[in-house]
Amino acid sequence: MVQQINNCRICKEKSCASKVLRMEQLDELGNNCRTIPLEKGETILHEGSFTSHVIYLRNGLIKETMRGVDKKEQIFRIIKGKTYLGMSSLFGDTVNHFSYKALTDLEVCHIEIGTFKKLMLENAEFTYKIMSSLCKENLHSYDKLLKQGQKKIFGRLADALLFFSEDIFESTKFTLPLTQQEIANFIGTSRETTARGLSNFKQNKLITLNNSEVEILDINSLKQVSKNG
Amino acid sequence: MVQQINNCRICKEKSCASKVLRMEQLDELGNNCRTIPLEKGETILHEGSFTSHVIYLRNGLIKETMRGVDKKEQIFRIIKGKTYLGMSSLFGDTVNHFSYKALTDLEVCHIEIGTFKKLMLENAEFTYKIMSSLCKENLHSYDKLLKQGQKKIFGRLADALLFFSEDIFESTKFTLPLTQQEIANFIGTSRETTARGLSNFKQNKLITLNNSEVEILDINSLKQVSKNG
DNA sequence: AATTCATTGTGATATTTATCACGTGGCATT
DNA sequence: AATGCCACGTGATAAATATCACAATGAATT
Repeated sequence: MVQQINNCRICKEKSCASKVLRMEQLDELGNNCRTIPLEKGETILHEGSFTSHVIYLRNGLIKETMRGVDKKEQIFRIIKGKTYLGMSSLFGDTVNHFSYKALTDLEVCHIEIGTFKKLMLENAEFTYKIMSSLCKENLHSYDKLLKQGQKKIFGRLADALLFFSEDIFESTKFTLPLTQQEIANFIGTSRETTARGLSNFKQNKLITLNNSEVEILDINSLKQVSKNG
Repeated sequence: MVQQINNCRICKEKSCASKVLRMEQLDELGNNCRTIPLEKGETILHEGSFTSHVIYLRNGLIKETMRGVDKKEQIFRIIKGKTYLGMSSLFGDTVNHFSYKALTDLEVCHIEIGTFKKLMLENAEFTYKIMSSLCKENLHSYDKLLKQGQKKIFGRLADALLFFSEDIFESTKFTLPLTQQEIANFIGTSRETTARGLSNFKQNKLITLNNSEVEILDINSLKQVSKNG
């Protein structure tokens, strides 16, 4: 596992918040920050561990999970690059409420928490950006809670496909980053029901699916399913 | 609707965050803040309206709601006094994502948003407390999302009763602040199923229930239902 | 007290979704 | 090529929950 001291000034993958830092603040960040490459499948943080530093996902894809009843995995979010991980646990508690696992090879930065807090105290705009992203995360959870409670399964499955297409891959063609079991854990259903849903979409020509290669053929119908299904 | 200019220095119902404000900051807050008494049933904020000021619930009880599929009401939280309302919408978007309705007579303070932001810029500890409460709210949503997805209905109903008893009323005897329809909207089920659940708990001597007067008789069994049900 | 209207309780039935069971196919390892 | 291991597909069945229907009760208003 290679480590390197960062030059955050020239980083091409700055967070929305760190873009507002001044040069000397970026240097301070860089001096208290390590970039770590990880391979697909590795765990970044374990649910239940003490919070110790801020983790920034530079690039790649991560699943945010929690264990529920009978240790059953619940996937809350699929997170792409330029995102801080586990902020709610960090500022709202002393232990991590979630685990994070790499869905692709990726790089994370570990930032010393004292440094991070110092930057927050020094730079109100930075803090404001962080707060704003926390609030967006919060709105997203509420939105998901609403959907989970009121939509039927095929609607939630359609949502997941649209989410991958529009938010993650920005294309109508993509490779599913999750197994069907994981998709089930993401939308709150069983593997079998997920498989049936995908078969159904395939039969009705809403999508094509070979192995985990998806192409969305009829996005309007898929949105219709998301709405009414 | 009576309005009064506030003296926040002597306010007995300060938020956790405003407790760290200095005297002159409290005065500034008071000069840009109006306390408004509201009656049970009144709406404080409407989903979809533009965010305009910070709202602080001094005392009383509120339901936080959103309309979902077919305008069906989803109740996300029951909120008691000393809580800021709608912060996620305020800092994460430009419109309110939720409605807030008074479940009791209560008082709210409207705080001018510029003043609030100014205090955040001036006082890092204040900002930190606000952030921390946002993070706790966030963790709470995730927790609810997990429960909603993985627990069966009677378990969620037991959770709701325990929540009222432990978090809201701090007593094993209390008056339900919601109708059965609202409890259903809170735990994500139908009115009938809620009624059946309550009957079931009554029959099994976990609770007594007359009109909306509840007494929890067997809290351990209720927690058992919460866990396994 | 009579009236009205919202709320609650409960049986019967329908629908949705989970679970069980088992077969298939791809892919890595030997 | 044989082996084992996952992930996937799908039928049959069971379980959980929603929906429909209607009676009963309670609270508010006249």
